[in-house]
Amino acid sequence: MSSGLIADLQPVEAASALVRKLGALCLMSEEEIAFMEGLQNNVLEAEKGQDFIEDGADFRTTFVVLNGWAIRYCLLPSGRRQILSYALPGDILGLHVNFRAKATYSAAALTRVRLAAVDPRRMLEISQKYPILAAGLSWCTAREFAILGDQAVRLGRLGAQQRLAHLLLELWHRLELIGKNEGDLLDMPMTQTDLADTLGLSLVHINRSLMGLRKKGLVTLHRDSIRLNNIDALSAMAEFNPEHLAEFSI
Amino acid sequence: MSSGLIADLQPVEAASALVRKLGALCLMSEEEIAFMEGLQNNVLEAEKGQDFIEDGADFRTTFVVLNGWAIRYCLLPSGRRQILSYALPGDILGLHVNFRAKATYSAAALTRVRLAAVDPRRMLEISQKYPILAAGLSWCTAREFAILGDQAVRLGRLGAQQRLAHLLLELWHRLELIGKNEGDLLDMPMTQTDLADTLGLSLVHINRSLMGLRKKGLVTLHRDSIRLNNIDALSAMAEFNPEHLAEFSI
DNA sequence: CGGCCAATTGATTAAACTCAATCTGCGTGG
DNA sequence: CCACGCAGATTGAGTTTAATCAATTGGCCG
Repeated sequence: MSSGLIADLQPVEAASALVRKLGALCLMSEEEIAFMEGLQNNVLEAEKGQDFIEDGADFRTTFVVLNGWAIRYCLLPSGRRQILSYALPGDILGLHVNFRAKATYSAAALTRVRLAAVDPRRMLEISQKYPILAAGLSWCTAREFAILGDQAVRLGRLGAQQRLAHLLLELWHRLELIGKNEGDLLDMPMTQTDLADTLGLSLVHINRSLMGLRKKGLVTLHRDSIRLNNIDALSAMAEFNPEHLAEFSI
Repeated sequence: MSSGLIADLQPVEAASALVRKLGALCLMSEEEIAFMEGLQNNVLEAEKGQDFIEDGADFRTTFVVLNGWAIRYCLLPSGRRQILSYALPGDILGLHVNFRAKATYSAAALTRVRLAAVDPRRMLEISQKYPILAAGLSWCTAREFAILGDQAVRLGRLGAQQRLAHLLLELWHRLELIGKNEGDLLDMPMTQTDLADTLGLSLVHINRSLMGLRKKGLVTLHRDSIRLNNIDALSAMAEFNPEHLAEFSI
């Protein structure tokens, strides 16, 4: 990934996940980096399980995930829940809240989460002052669409084991970009109930599908993580297309 | 919807669907309207069935649908197809193509379609020159996310008849905003195979689910259209939330 | 040591898929 | 004008996948 000489010389360990993510895409000036870091000064914390965006409620704040995981989800009148996507460090929730006064989804902390609350008008400011950053945010938007599109593909056209493998691969690739994987070991803060509500399956069936992947030797289950033993085989069986998350463009 | 006195006095029949859509959201100046109309001067036509965006291919053009319907879809290696969303007149495809050089989905004409091809740099120009329009486009983006989120809800957590009813209601509300419905009669240019690939079901099951809705008296089927006999009952049974497509904000 | 949340397992039911025909409306060529 | 062909819609029958109901187990924290 970031094996350019110059990149290796820069001290990046202090950068926020968002700046790291954008930095993987384009070369930012010191001023641009400083502006993006400055955006993330207003820090909130959400406890595990706590909602911080509510479907139908007024919604006039943009959030940047600093660390921890969150979920975007919808609750139906019947009580069923559909998780739409996972928000990982560096992800932005509510980048496009301007006119629409009401949220169209809820968001909750999956782990304890640190969030930066940003006035959406400052995001508009970016478009005017920092064209490179604006293009970077536009790329983030396109990527979110691709991720949600892949979620629809999983739900609509994959079998249970495929859905699981496909989701695991998506999360692995996304965490890889922000440097949060340890080799093929994937952090798994979500419960099997969460997986069921993500993949449109029942809890029981998720459990059996996980067992199926384990018995095939494709994954090894641990307490709060999962090892992807054969990423190529998993990608093939899940019909996973990593280009949708392409980490390099230009 | 648009029952303001001033709006009623304006001659809007010549406006493009995109301008009508944005006009339902915010009051645009003559200059802004002229700019948006000017954007759509480079017109292409796609025949029914013709692809005009291909997953994985270079993608550096933004398209505005002028009339007709298109689909966004993904093809899997197994040959299965998942339709992600329908693009109706006034919808924008590839608003966020800037950095990402490759498309993450394909798009095809569902009917004969007239498209405006726009240089994405002109979209960036909007952010700098026309803040109202920029906010309007941002709203379009948020709406696209809500539509795709609803698609995930359908696929993940609704039964077959619910999925159908939910999709019909979405399309009806979206067409209503651009003034393309005749009462409760909904245009239906897609085949049952298309519906199957949209809703993650088999062709046979789509047919039986449509029959089910018909037998309940909720819809009346015609050749190329469908009548929604009881929108309230349909909304209730499909757990449909029209607020996700909210036609008025501010 | 309980109590609780999450994971696991078994047994049965229900939803949706597949395979295989058949039917229908419509355009085309004879 | 009609037979033919084709795409799309419809129906039947049997199979598969996943849901539901119902316990049971395992770990962890107070």
